Amino acid sequence: MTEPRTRMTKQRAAILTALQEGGFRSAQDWHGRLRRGGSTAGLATVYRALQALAETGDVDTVVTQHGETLYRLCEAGEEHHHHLRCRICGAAQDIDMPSIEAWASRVGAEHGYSRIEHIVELTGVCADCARKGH
Amino acid sequence: MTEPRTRMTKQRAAILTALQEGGFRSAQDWHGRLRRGGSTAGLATVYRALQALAETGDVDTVVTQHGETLYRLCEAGEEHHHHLRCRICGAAQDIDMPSIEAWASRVGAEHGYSRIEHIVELTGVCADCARKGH
DNA sequence: ATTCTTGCAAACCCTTTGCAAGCTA
DNA sequence: TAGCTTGCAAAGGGTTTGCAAGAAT
Repeated sequence: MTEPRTRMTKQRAAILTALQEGGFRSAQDWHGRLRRGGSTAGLATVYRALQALAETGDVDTVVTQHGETLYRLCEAGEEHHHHLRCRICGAAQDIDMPSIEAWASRVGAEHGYSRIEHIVELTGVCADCARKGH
Repeated sequence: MTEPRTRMTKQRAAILTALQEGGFRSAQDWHGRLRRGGSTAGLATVYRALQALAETGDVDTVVTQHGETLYRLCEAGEEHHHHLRCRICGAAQDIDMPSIEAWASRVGAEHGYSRIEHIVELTGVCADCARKGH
């Protein structure tokens, strides 16, 4: 009854392998690497695979300022997270925000809203830039 | 010598006025409001204006999870609040977030960042729109 | 009069989808 | 075999750009 509903194909295997390389990359970027690596996987297939992986939480995603989505294999089953970015040098780092997701849907629900999505952005001046007098 | 190089046109004035309404909205959203409000400004013009304003720092921008860019007039340091907005009808309401401000600066400090700023926006589908089947 | 700005439509870019052929289980 | 998957190409959705007509200075 509880049969798996995803079949392991050459393409998916190749994508999973490529992802191990780590790092946030766009679907087109991953696709390019696959092709260069000999895989014949099509772009649509890569998009579909990354999408599926994102839905199951196996890959993390972020959206660039150009609207491009970047994917990265999710280490240690962590979820969607946010960034703290330096307004001077642009350096960014991941930050923990375990409760935001829950908070967001709770606040939404309290107001009768469903399908809540959130945007959380933290910026500041990093230690280095502050030291340099900014 | 240092003549300004932007001319104040009806369209730009209308856009600036609309922006005063506050809140993060997409270019298409702002454009829709302008049109409904009687302005004849074209979509491209709205995009160009928002882009210019973002470059001069007069408007803030964030990118949604769908890759849509949202723009908001940059109010000079007044006590800001957060929004919960319906993605269907645009209805929006302010929400309370007593702990976020503190959380933001604490997280920033933990990473050695100073002058922390944050943007938190929530979107969802309001009860009315959900009822209408969206 | 000059030069910037507008509006429209076409172009772009990333992403998604329809569909027939190919594979996995 | 049954039905998920694939690849291609076309369609989508947001944003940008070329260009001639229209304003602002």
